[in-house]
Amino acid sequence: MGWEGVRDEVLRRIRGRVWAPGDVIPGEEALAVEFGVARATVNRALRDLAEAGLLERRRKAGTRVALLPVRKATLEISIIRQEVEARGEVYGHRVLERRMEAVPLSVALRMGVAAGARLLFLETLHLAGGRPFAHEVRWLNIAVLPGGVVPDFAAVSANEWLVQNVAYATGDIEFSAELATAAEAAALGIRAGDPVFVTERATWTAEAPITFVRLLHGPGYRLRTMV
Amino acid sequence: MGWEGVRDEVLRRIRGRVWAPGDVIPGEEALAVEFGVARATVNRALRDLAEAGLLERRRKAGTRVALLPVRKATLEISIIRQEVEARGEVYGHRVLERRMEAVPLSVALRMGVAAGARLLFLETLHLAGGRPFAHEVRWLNIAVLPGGVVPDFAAVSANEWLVQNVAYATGDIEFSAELATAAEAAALGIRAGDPVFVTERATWTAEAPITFVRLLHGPGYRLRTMV
DNA sequence: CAGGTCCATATGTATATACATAATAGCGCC
DNA sequence: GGCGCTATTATGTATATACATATGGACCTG
Repeated sequence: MGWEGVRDEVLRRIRGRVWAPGDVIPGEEALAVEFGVARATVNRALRDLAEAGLLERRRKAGTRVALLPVRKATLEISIIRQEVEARGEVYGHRVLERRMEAVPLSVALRMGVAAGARLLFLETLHLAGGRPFAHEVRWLNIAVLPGGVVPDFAAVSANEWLVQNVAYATGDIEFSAELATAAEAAALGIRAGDPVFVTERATWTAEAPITFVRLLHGPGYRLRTMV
Repeated sequence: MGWEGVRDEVLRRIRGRVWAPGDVIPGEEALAVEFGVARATVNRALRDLAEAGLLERRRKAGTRVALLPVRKATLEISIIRQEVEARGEVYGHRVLERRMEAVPLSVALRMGVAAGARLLFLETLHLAGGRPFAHEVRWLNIAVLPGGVVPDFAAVSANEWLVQNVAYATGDIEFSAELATAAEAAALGIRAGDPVFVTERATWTAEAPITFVRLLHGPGYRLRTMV
């Protein structure tokens, strides 16, 4: 039995309530003897389950079955082109606006730049099969671009270009529901007042903010994942 | 240098473009020699980065820096009580409806039960500080409840009760934006036509469907995570 | 009894070694 | 050239061993 076998058996016992939530399960050494494997193998298996949130491990205290297992849903944040192509549609994008502009306060706070700082403002429409798929508004700190060159993002979307050219360290994402403004509705080909699924994302390198994006998906869009 | 040190150094080289996207990086053995650690330690570090999506590893082919690193955002799906209490507010909930009912077709398809199957229908309002926080509509397959006992969910929400009493194997989650219907708006204390953030979740044991939940959060709600 | 100290203990990490496995690159054959 | 087999090779896993580290609980002290 390999470490996956051990993991599956432990999982089976948790699911089968052989070890109920809150219970301390046998130590690694004991399980290693029982399963006839090395302790390192048991360790690998239990570590995996702990990362998944099903077990809680503490030195000396031992391993216990999580009382309230925190389900961890992993969203794969792919670039929009991949997302569109995964649906079997042809991707395209159009840059609607591209100019230097002072950031509004809300964005400045979110990015951690000085209020009124002048960043590159981009407004883009992502297309799937020629039809509007998502509306993007982005502020970009051109200081972090390698070589100081600012692409026009006509050929490759800012989204994809940044992923490939600027390695980032951290970021956060927020999802919310809003109503489309008239301008947004016009861009997306929907009606003003239709619900839009909003994704807001800010990213930083270790030293400086990179970009803040606000992405709007029209009615019918669903963000989906397995648990 | 421990495995975390190796991971950090490799990460530094990826971020610093010492190893650019697409590049094959040195093998484990070579890195082990360079860093003065055992191969197993390098393996642990690289495996960690591969799980994070920054490296792609294939036997024989070696390890390369991901061309399009798929950012994996991990959403922690906690029970609603925890979410409310994490905001420093007092949690409460009210069961609005509770009856056996034939599932609508959309739910039947989503859960994988026969169309028209009779399941327990629950409508619940989750409160934060006495104010509506989320509106929940749930269909529950009582056949999977241990002992065949059906709680009234007045003391403990179905959400929390199921987490603690029915271990599940798989599930999926979908997020979307919709407009509140008149009934939903009334329950949540918002206006009809306000945007609502919708979370739909279906869960299964290995053998049978457990539940399907549709959760509505009013304007202002944001689902947030770090990347 | 409150509080601090110390020890036993379970997990965490590191190591050398060995073998398993997948997949490529090259060889040989037709 | 094209096809299929094989040898090679990097990663994947397993093992015994050793030591590190956190920490719960016993014990001691005021």
